[in-house]
Amino acid sequence: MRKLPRAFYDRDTIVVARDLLGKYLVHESRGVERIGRIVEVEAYLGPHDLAAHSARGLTERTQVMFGPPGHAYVYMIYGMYFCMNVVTEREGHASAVLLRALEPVANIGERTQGPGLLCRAMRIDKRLNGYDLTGKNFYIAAPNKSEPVVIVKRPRVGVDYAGHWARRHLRFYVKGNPFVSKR
DNA sequence: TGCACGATGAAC
DNA sequence: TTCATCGTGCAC
Repeated sequence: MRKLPRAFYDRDTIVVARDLLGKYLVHESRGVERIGRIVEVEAYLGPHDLAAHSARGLTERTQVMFGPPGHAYVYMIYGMYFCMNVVTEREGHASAVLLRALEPVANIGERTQGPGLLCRAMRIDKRLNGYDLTGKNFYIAAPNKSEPVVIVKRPRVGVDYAGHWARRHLRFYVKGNPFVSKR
């Protein structure tokens, strides 16, 4: 596998989102290396995107989104789940890609369809917020062999409050993959 | 200092 | 459609 370099993340957020499909998310914790193939993502385009957390400006929670690309933005949602994003584009742009579903590859014993379940199965929690994904133990890599994927575009999930931004097709998933979340 | 609510998931 | 469960953001 080839670990993705910072330059991968320092590009247009929609391009990064689509390009993340088929890549491998890797997390080693307590001596266990868990690997999942990314099959569903959503793009959040920055402070002007009313569905993005960064739309409310720089806060303690969202500071990682405003930071340099290639870092993990992990936050708690509904008091019981975590969601993981990868920060994209230049520092200050405050855009990110939410990882919504994985296809299990190695050492995953729980369901991974949906952002909350994905984090639970991969043992991702808030301790990893701000983690540099170009480092060790927690990163994204391109597999040695990857099948070309057909990408489906849909509106994002759970952002109906965001006006016209809610209608944009910024959710991307691998067509026909059984691990894509049901919505 | 208080409180409404959410980029969810599961049960009913 | 309802509920579990709590950190965040903003009102007061």
